[in-house]
Amino acid sequence: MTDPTQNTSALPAQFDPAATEPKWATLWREQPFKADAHSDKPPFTIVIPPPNVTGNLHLGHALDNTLIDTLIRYKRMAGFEALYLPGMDHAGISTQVMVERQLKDQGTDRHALGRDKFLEKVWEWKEEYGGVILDQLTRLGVSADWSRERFTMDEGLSRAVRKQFVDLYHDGLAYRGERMVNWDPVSQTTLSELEIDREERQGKMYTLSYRLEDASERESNGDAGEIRIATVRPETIFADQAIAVHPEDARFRHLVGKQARIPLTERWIPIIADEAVEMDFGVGALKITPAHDPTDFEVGERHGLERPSVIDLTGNLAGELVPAEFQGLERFEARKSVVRALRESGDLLEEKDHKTAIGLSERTKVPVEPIISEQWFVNVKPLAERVLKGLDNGDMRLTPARHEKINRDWLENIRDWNISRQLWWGHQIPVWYDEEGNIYVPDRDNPDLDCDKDPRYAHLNLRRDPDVFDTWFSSNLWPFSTLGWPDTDAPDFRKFYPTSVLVTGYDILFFWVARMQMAAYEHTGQAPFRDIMLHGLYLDEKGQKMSKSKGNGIDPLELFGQYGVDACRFAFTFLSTGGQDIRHDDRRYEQGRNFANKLWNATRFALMRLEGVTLPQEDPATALRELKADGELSLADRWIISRLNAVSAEASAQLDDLDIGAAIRTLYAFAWDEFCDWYIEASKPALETGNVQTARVLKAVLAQILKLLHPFMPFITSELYAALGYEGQIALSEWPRSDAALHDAEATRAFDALRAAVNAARSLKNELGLSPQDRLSVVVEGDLKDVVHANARVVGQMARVDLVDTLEGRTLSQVEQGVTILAPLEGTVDVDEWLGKQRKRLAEFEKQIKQAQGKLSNERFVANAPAEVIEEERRRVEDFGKQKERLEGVLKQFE
RNA sequence: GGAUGAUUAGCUCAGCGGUAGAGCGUUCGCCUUACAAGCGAAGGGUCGGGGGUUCAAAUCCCUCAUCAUCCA
Repeated sequence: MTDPTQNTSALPAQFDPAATEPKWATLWREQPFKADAHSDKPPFTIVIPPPNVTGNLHLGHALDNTLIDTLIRYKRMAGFEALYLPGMDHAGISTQVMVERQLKDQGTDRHALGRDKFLEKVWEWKEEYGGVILDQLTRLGVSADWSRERFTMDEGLSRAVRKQFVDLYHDGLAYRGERMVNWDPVSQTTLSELEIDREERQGKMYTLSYRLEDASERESNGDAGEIRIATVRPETIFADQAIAVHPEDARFRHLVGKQARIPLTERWIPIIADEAVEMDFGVGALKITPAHDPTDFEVGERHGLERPSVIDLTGNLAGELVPAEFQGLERFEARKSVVRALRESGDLLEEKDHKTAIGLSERTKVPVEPIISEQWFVNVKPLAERVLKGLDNGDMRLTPARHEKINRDWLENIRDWNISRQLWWGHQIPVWYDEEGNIYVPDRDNPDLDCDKDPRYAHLNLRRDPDVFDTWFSSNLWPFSTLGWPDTDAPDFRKFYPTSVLVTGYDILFFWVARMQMAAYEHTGQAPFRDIMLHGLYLDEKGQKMSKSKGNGIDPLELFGQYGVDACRFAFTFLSTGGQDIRHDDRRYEQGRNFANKLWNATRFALMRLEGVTLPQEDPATALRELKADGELSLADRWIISRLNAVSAEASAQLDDLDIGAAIRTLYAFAWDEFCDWYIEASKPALETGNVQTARVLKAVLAQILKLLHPFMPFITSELYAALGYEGQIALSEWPRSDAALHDAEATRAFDALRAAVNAARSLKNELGLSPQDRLSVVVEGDLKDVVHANARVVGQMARVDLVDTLEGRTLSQVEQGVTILAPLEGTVDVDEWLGKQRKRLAEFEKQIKQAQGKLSNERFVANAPAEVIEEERRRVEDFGKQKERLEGVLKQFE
């Protein structure tokens, strides 16, 4: 491999990302940034939100990992032992579905293969196709520690999962029970919330009539002998166990305790009162079907109702309560049939359109069926409480802070977590059953010993639970299982845990972040991370979420190819502000590409001017200190050094605040507007005459700018740093720190005057219709006239003007703060138009003066406003006063 | 129904108590020997409506409207 740090050939006129990126990406993957668990530096740790092993890079990943890498690179340069830990999760259901599809193509299936053989196939699949995304992240230029890459099915992480379960079981927090779960009738497994897409669909709300036992009874405003109920699932009436009304609903209160008959059957059910009923939903009364609705299940629990089922695991109507004519019907067919029958029997009183949110299986796209099933659960309430206490204590800081409320709300209303999945790919549950159904779980202090190998149980015929854990039951351990837990003496765990920042999208605050929080407090006794930085979602150009079904996805790899990775990283960071959603906009990528090219050419310029100048091989920060201390520096040199100093302090503070967007904006503006447009231009005269001091400043400031930009745009900055002749990788160089000795307020004031003079002269030349290369003689007046004259060459070259002492005849003038430029009235100027503009300016000056004076004459302002604000207003009256006076003088000659 | 966010220049967005900003687009002028993916000049905004707090509000509070997202 060629060493990219040894690149000294001349640069072409345009930056070509394709010629630069691959060699650095390869270097960073093959010789990764290894974190040292034994170093003296303070740790800074970020674990990657593990992408699915089946996944491909999408813009959300690209954004997320860019933000992570920016923080990591910054902290590494700033002297931290920075660890960016990469890896993937095993994505139970989607991986299994993928391999099963492959088997189907080969004319077989997992049952034919058997469990062990099937798992072998999955591992083969993983080795062959899994982890494409990690190569894509390599292209993104992440500075991850690839020597620490982890996978949730690794041996160590699998032991962690097992330890977690065994502990929860012995603490009484993991239990087996009958609960309502989300069932996918096609893939035949339970699903977690995250595997379900919510979608609003047009459905119907049906009003049904249930006959009352006593024909003289009635609802307060209904017909005699009946109670009306509302439902969206009439096919489940056969499993009804009660009718529920709100306890305070006067329409029904007198009916509570009475019996009603389910239509199409001879079954009688009680009318009960429960606060969960919304009085204004439908007709106010609901049928309660505990086996087929989560809310009804809870109502049933409260009232001790039975929970017979009428829908089987394939989604068909079944069970002894189902009348023969409906037996075996598919659930949606069954709805039609039941509605038809109810219509015929006269029990269907009304049907109207109703929007319902339904859950679709993310993998199979079929509606999820809530069913009751025997599963393993975790009682997460006590775990959630510890997290809430941690939030109270300020253990974790959310950015943006508003998400803390959402975090809390979810933890406060949490339900027990179904952790078992009817899959083969995943961590098999370490539970054994004997022939009587008794449960055996490994001991707390020997969790790795299988019960069927345990001599104590040798006399029993134990059978292992075939199910596996939900993938979240392993990714919730990610911040510490990747660092060696349950071995709490592991060097990585000791050095790098708890982690520093978690960077992820706010959309998985519940699913993943909250689960990590709970697991961390439970198993490690502390918060898993100090900061939680939640960024927005990446939306398409119309502001819609990207999805496969909409087909509006944008492939980051195409963007990489089109604009270059640095340009994309620029766009990601530039667009990410305050956790706001990000709408795709090509123009931001163009801006990034143009900026990269600007940096390229600035360096190209520097290299051309540095050629033939002998400079000491020196560290840029040291060079600037020395130059400042004993150099004879030009005004521009002093100014840019002072500005660099201020900007590095500002950008560092913004990065420390996790305000990455603000940081890149600061640096972008500084590098382009101040360094390129002003400093380089102002330094050209000095560089042309071989001024060594200025050459040193140019090189050192440029190097510092490259360092400041390196976390955001690692490829081009690495390349240019090497091109400038610095040794070693910029990624391992020292972050520019602010240094009071470099501050120079006087230079800032003087250089601002210079800028005002150049601006004014350029503006006048435009007024006069002159082309840029035409020379123009101008007179400088004003308080800072001497500064401008002292830098006559700079002003002369930048604006292409000659400074003279006097001008004959009438003049056009441009009044700026501290400086007025006068130019001879000649050429094609439209005097009236110019006069119009000047009068407008005069009015503006007057307005500003009036405003400031108004404030100053307000007693309450003078009494209440801070001294510097008052001082500022006084200064404004004075400055604008002077400008106004001058402009009036200028205008006088045209009267 | 509850919660959150958004509403600022033609477009996409920063700014979030003390003189309204950026990129792109528009107009005018430039192949000025780093860069036309560039340089220079200019135009463009009663900061969604209404109330309030404050010496001072795009920025804080209330309210309405529109759009979006999440939860039930």
